[in-house]
Amino acid sequence: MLGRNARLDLVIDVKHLIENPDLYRASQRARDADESLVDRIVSADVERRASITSFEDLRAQQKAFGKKVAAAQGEEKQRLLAEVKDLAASVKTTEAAADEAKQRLEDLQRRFPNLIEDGVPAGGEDDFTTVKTVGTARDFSADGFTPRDHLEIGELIGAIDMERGAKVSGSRFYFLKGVGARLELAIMQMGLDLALQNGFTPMMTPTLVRPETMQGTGFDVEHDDEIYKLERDDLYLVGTSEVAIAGYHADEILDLGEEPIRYAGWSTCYRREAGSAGKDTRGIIRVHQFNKLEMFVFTTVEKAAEEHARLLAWEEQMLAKVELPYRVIDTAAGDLGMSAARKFDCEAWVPTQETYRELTSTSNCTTFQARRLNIRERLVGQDGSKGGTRMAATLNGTLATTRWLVAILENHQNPDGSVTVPAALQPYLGGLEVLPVL
RNA sequence: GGAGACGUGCCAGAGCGGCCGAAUGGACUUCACUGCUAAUGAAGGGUCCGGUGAAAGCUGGACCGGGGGUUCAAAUCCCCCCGUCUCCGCCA
Repeated sequence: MLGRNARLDLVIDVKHLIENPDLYRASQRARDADESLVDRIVSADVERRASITSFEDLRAQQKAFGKKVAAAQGEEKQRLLAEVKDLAASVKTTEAAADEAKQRLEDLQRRFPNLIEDGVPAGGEDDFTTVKTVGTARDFSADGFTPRDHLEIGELIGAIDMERGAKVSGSRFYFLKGVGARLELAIMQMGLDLALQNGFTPMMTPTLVRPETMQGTGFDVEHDDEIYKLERDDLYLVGTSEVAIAGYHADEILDLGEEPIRYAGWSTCYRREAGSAGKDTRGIIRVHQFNKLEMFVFTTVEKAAEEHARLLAWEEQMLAKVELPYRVIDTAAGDLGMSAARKFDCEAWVPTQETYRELTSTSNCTTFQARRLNIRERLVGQDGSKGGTRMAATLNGTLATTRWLVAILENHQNPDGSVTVPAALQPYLGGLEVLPVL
């Protein structure tokens, strides 16, 4: 049986598993995961502890012996040396066993998805709940014309060039040109200003990262077909600056007592879109390369849920600024992926598709990423004394992406193909009120 | 890309294969002294994982960039990797 302190200080996964195995099983069931994993993790941890104990005992003996050897001389020394050899051998084998046990536990834990937050709807991709719907879809028949899709508009106003994108780089690549390039920068800049007002530190991040960084953030570099890999250099192109920022504080102990640490990462993002052949092939809805402004927060487990609400609120503020009708959905458990405990998406109405499309996404990853990246918080007792460390929590949320162009162009289009610029965005376009047809 | 130097605690900086978790400064904490500050003197400290205790504490193990190896024994010797710096080359 484990000692009292051992139980309290177990790695958070295992600790939770031991205390709440049913909770974990329920979470796993929601994701159709392997239920026996819970029991295997618990027993792997017991094994690990036993093997570490026997290694440490032997090692202590060896050390004591070493002191005698160092002090002894001549024949006495030779005799002791012969005696300690066996001990050294068993130290080696028990150490190897302990390392193996640690590795086994780690591998099992790595396969374990994050615990789902209370209230997350059950089910799969189609089982999300709509938290709210804001604004109403524009009635183009009342305006007396049939809406053009974003690519048609983009070509009319000289904003998007898919054809040459394909010529230069292949399908799903594009050029943003003229007002298109300006609009992209305007949206990003507006998002950055909002982030600054709310205490975020802007970051321009590396877009190539090491495998450990990719893994730590929760992406599987071996099996994830979405990730571009540079074989020669063993580097990976990020699909979001979340990866770089999560890795930024890897192996660090943070002071999270007062305010969360908030970063706004601005980077180009790369996705292979391997599994989506034939899907969203027109225009810039689904492309290999785009820009994203991403909020990323390090905080405590207790504050994570309220920070999640804040991230969502900031995303909604951004959507309000660009005057788009949207809905907020609470993603169902089975559609959450490994790392998120809960995820809210804001989806904007896309007129020509007559449906809502994801524009932002915010996830509460609780301690999932922090565990893999070894990001802890410094605990301080009420009297100010040191209190050890504990896993931190991480969250992320999109503030703007290239995809926003789609919704803005389509929703604010005029009969002649020009586009009215939302008032909040105009200052970022040098006062431009309309993106005119060329 | 070529050549070389280096990576030790909060920082600077020693370190002979065993008495090194690590000298010495500085910073820091506590105490003393001073009307306050400064200065001075004394004492104390690292991180992580365990055991035991109500707690203070006592106690075992790991950690000298990371990973392997040699050895009874590694901060110290060997190999690989990562990183930093200097010079040359190339380059926005």
